[in-house]
Amino acid sequence: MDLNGLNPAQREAVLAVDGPILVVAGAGSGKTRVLTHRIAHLVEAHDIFPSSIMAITFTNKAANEMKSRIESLVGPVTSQMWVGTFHALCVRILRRDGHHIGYSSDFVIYDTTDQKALVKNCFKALNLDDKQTPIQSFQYKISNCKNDMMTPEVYETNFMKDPRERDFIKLYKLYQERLKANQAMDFDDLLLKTLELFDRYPEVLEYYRNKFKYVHVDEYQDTNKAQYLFIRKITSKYKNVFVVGDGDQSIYRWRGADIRNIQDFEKDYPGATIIKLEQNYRSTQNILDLANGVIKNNPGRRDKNLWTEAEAGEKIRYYQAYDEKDEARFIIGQIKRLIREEEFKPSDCAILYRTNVQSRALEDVLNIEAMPYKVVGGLKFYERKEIKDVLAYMKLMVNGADDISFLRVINEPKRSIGDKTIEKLTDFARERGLSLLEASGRVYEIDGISGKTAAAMSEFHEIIVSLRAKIDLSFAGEVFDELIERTQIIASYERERTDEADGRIDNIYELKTVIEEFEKRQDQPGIRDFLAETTLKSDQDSIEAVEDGVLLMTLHASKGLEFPVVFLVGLEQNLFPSYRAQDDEEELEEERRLCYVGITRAEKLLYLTHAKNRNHYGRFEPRTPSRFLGEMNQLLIENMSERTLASVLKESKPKEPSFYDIKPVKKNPYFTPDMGNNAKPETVLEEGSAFAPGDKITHKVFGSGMIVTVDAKSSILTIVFDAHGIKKLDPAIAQIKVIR
DNA sequence: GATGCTGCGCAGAAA
DNA sequence: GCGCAGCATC
Repeated sequence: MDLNGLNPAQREAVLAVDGPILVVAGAGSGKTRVLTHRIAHLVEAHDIFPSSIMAITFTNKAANEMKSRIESLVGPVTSQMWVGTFHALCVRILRRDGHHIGYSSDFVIYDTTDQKALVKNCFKALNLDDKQTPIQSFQYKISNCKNDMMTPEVYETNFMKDPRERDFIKLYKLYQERLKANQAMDFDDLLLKTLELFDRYPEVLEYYRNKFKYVHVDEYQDTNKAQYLFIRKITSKYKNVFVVGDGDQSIYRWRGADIRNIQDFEKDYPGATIIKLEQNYRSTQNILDLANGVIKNNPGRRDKNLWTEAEAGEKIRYYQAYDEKDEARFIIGQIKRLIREEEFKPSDCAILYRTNVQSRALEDVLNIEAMPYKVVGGLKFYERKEIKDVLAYMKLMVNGADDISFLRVINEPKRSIGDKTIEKLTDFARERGLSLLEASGRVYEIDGISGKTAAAMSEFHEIIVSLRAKIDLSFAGEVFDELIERTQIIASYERERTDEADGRIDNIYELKTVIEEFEKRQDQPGIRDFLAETTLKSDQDSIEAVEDGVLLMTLHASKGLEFPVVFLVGLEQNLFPSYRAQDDEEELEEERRLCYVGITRAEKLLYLTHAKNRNHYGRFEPRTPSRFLGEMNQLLIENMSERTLASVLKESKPKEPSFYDIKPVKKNPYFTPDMGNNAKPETVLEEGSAFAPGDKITHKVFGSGMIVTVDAKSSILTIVFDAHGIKKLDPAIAQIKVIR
């Protein structure tokens, strides 16, 4: 294989074969190149079986790209490698071995909507008040728990003494029971159940850790505790684990990513080789200097400085807008100018924002100017109601135990089956331990359901059961046609005769095309694999490069991508950085990394904009410029608005946050993620430390409370005050007395 | 049981 | 300024 195209650091990484290896890969330093060449090198130079190679990514898009790049190096043997996302690889393992822990290979995956429906379902069953506790908060809490390996049992052991946690414990338990009963897993379960399988059936783990002699992980800084453990276990035999990542691009703390996984790699894998890739092949020096200047403000990071052989390039362009409309007009005006006067296409330009709502003003102007564009994310095809309905029908066909899908479609299209009927059906099913689908087949035994309603339900049952029998015998397209025909889904939309309904019909036909294409592409096509694939699709996966249009997306969605021209917009306090970072240093650091990610997406031109005023909840509010603008090297910046950044910043110096401004931290105070059985310690108490979690204390202003956590490094205390909620306080400053 | 209207709460990023 | 949930009405 030709290694001449690689720089020395890249070559070193490619040639390192055995043992744990961490490649610290700065933005644009060619990490995918290193990963693919390394894998090809294993096969070609070391005769490693392709089937003993695993490569894990975070998006399907990244996985597909990696697969095709490896394939161009080593050919069709690539198909024997396991290349995919954590979720997809876990599905593969669970389909094969999930039966050990009570899951049929036909289990379905619940997306966030299904998950919400199930949580709601459990709320009802437990008679919980959804006005007091929003359903969504429990949904998030379950996911957070799972990300940190906190099962209902572990959670209960830790928090059963706290009366405020009782409802949640009950709900979490029931939720887990029902998932199992429905033969369903949520996103997080895919990992947790795989780990449970490995724990309870060592022979299963033995099989996989023998099989995968070389394991690769992309974007290692984004791994959460469960993913970390998955990697540890599967590499525990050969310890040939090759991870690539960049702590400065860790932006998924909110979904459980733990930056310590990459920071502590050497500790976790003694004798690890560390290789740094610092040469950047993407951006101009000015762009890199700006990015380096911002990220330097984060303490405690691995030192790393991106450099390039490219020229300094254009200066960074700055514009202060009057409001979000003015901001949008400026941006689209610039794009038009770039297309007219320079050699750029609309698709060379990306507009990156912090929150999805910011796309609206931009879209308005893009529409007015008739500029083609594409919003990444937003309302996705698979989130549309009609698509979800059809998919729910298919899930139910595959897995009759799936009560959530049953409830979704039993009255869709309308069959005159309402709440009362559902209640009777549910009671009947529960008494006899049946699934709702099974119960619907015995509808004539149920008291109180008769006539038209009973007939409709019986027919529904018959449709599902007869289609299920055909799944393995017919082409998916045929089954699909029959499903549409017999359920009258399209027919009922046709009767509506509205543009909206016509759109839905088009979408359903589009779904049929997608299924047929899937069927052609697979060796052993199956509806259940199609369902898994669609559920696990990400926003990034849907980005198509074919169309020529301006791309609009959140900063999060932009990670891993690059564009000749980048507009980084809405650089305002409490928007970017988010208001949630106001009094939370760690959050702020994450926002700063996000800023770093945004800047380093740009190849040639970078624009920074913010508005003096912005509509928020329909109210016109004055805004102050982002502190990140203040952290940038002004010498790199060129002014395009009335006033220079320097003069704007001088005027709006952010005031020092006062001690009493500290807001309650939103996180669950009782939530100490390190209490899971396999966890690494997060808060190590120093010897003789005056404070420990659980201590009762008093504070001059906030009164009495209890210490929840003690940060090992900063010794900052998280305290729940009886009357003031949760605060983070530094005992070196605040006067805190322990009551013993 | 279906449909249409009102008002509340909201919008942080997602596989 | 919008979407969804809940309620009133047919």
